Amino acid sequence: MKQGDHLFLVDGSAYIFRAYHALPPLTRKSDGLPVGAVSGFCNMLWKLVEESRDTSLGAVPTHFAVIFDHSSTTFRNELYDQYKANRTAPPEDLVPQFALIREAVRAFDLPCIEKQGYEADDLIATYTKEAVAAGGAVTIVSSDKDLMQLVGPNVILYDQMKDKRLGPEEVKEKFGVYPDKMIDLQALVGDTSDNVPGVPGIGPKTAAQLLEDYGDLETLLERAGEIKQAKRKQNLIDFADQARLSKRLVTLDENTPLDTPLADLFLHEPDGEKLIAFLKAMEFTTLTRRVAAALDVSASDVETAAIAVDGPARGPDLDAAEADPATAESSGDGDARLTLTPQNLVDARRAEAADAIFDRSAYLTLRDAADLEAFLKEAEETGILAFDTETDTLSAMNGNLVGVSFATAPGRAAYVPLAHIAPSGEADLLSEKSLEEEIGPQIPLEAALKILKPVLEDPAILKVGQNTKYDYLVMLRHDITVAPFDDTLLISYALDASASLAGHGMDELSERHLGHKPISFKELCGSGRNARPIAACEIAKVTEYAAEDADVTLRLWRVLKPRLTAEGLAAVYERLERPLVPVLARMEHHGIMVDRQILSRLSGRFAQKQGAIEAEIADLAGEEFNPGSPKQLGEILFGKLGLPGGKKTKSGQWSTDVKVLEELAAEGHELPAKIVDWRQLTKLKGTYTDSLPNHMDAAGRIHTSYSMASTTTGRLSSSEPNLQNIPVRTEEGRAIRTAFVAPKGTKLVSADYSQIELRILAHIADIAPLKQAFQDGLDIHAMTASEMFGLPVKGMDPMVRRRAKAINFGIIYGISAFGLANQLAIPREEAGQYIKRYFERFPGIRDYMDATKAFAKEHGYVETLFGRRAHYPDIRASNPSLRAFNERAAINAPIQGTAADIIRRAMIRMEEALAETGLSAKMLLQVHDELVFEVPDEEVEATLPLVQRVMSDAARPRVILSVPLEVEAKSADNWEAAH
DNA sequence: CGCTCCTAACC
DNA sequence: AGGTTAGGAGCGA
Repeated sequence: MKQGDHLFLVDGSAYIFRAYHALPPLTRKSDGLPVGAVSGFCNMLWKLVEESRDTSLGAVPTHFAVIFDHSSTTFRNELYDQYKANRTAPPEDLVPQFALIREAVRAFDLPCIEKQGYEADDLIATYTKEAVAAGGAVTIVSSDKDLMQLVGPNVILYDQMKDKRLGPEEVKEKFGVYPDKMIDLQALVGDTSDNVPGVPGIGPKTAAQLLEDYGDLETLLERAGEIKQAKRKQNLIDFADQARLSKRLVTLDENTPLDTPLADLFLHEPDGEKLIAFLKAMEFTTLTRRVAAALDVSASDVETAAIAVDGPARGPDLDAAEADPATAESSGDGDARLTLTPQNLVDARRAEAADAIFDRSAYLTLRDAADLEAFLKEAEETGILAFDTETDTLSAMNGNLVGVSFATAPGRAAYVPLAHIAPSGEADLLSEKSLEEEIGPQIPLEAALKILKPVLEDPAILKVGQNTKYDYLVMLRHDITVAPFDDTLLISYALDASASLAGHGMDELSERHLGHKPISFKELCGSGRNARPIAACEIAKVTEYAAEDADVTLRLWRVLKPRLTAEGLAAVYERLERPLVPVLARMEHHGIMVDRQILSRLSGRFAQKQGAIEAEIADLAGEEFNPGSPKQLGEILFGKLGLPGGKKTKSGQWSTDVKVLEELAAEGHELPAKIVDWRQLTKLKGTYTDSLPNHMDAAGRIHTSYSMASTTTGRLSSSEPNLQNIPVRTEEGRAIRTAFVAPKGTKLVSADYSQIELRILAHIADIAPLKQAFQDGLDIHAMTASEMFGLPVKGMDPMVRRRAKAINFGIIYGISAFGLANQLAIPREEAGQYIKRYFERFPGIRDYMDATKAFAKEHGYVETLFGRRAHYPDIRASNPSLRAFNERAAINAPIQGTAADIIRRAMIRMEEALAETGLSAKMLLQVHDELVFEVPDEEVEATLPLVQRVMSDAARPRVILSVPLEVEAKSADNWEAAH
């Protein structure tokens, strides 16, 4: 080894586990031998060898070795008998693969290094030290943080799967310290997976900070007495020896005796025939082909190698007992024999669902046009087609169609693969032809869409989906408008929206109504690091998963749909839920334009201010700490500085929310005031100015996703990103809204209901003075104050008005003295007095509240003016605080929910009203009581009054409110100015 | 990596 | 005090 040489060290043991977990568990050779990990390992190793052969990458190895752990006990166990004591035995089907993997390394003609009593990491450390001493460079192929201590000017860590290279700067960025401090950091933090104890209460952030302040572990432990936070100080004193022990455990041994000298790791060309012989024996057809091509060896000329390892370890018998055919026969249609009342139908369908049998092996995979057409013909006869789209990401706006599944009757379901790729995920490496050889034929996407379009748009075929907005949007992007349709998610939501019942996702609904647990997406594609795109999953597996989803959807529809009529909720579903789907899909599709420059300027400005405040904070605190850690902040404020007014949160920590901080600030403490400012800036920067650009598409637009079934009350919610919580309260926050813009030649129009919930309360509770005030267009909060305190509205003290306003909101939220006191920062007794006075002045409110509670207790739900139900089963709970919470929510729901229903009606009508008037405004956003449109300049004038009218009249004719609904609408170049 | 806790943005 | 979603810290597997 000499200057300019480059040593590659592969952490083989870590590789094995990554390969094992990254691959589907049941990959077996034809004789039953489990080889999933071997396959993954070989693929990774080959990729590495191939990359190394590519001189354009710069880091061409001259030396190469794969290093393994040899045994479980090492010198560390003598230091600490608990070291790695919580490690469980490797999975049963992995054990026989260890020997095969070592065999694989030899087949690659690479040195395979291991040593009794030492971990792979120690060998890596030793080789690294020697190579660097000889003037060479080292690339350690691993992502294990235990190896970070080895990183240096000539040593990098290479995480192959994430394609990340870590040098000293990257280590510093990741852990907050340079590699030379990694050992100290690990000694403080510990490691649960290796059972290295560390010091309790110290995580990576705190450890990095401490090392920054005190230099190194020993100094820190010696000077622990100077630490300000009482608990941390005590832990560092009490656990000093434990930290020292931890340090010895995590320090790698650079002086491992080496059986294979560094010079012997010299890399030479792999022996193609030897490697191919091994790969053929393993039955890795794709990799064999790939390696043969790269090394220019004809695979068919090579004899399969004889692999000598322990006999195949067969898993449990995979053939489960088959379903009893007699039971399957009995699932005929029971409906016809009954007198068809709505309830009879519900009962019959429920019985049918209870008997449901799912046979995944009966699902079809449709791989050519004729099969697809034949299957869809069945839908023409039944008039019903459940369908589900599979896409490569979970967002309907970005995901590409990978396949579609259909069901025409319970148990009769099929999957249509459209854009699957090879399981290795490397689509481009294979020609179209070899892809087909590997995964079988697929109907070309365009041809399939041509067949699907007339069916999905056929007015005589009802399409049934679960969360149809998703599929509707995916199809909309392919110029298909799905109609007519039903949505099991929305049917379930109309029937069972509930505060305590879980959600309306398909897996939950299936378990709840069909007693069947479908294959989960995670089971199919894995999660986290092991996640694979659905397009790269085995088509047979995807067929089981996707066809089952269509099958489940169809069966859910059969159970749930009849309930709508039987329970009187058909109007809610048909008027407030289903018609909103296309409207929201188009809004999401359109998106809103955002000015990237404005956001980036704001980010810069916020960063600068943030930095300045951080310095002041450190100064005031007398030490560096992470102001973003409520834990650390609490210890500084109430521990170190001993400030008064400390409250504890549920889990016993110091509470440091704005309220607490502002009280302290009001007493003249500077630090809490700075924290409040810092938090605001951090929030605005982190949640908005920094992250919104990540959601922009190439055209500069952001497409949120609305959920129609996430709330109990009927409100929508918005996510990825949430555009319903863009700042508006503070000046700095509002600046963010200026980044939401209208393209040239258009304006943004914002229209919002004024005081809609209070108006609805006045109507529902029938409060004459409130109604009168709204009819007269008075200042409602001032009027409330005037009624309560007998003061004239003219010249009213703003403080008094503010209190009345808080009470008005409190009423909507199902007021409690505790809550009001909290809001106004007044004693609970005083708040109670206010409430009492309010009820005396407006007795109708108390009557309404009592009546609502009584109704909810009797029925278990409450209703909006439009018949939407929100269930609160826990209103009957014996736990008083749980019950009270549900009472308040039940009081709020009809008010919030009615407002939600009204704006839904406005949205559903809006597009047609605009079209009728010849206007081309596009609805972009909904923020609970506000709609935002994009309008051509010349149409603004005509659009404003139309939008106002549609919104104001939205309750009619179903509900005639006794108060007017006022709508304020404005236009401007950006959202801030239009709002 | 995934979960809980805490905090904060909106109506 | 009613209804939400998002991000960071810390912990445990």
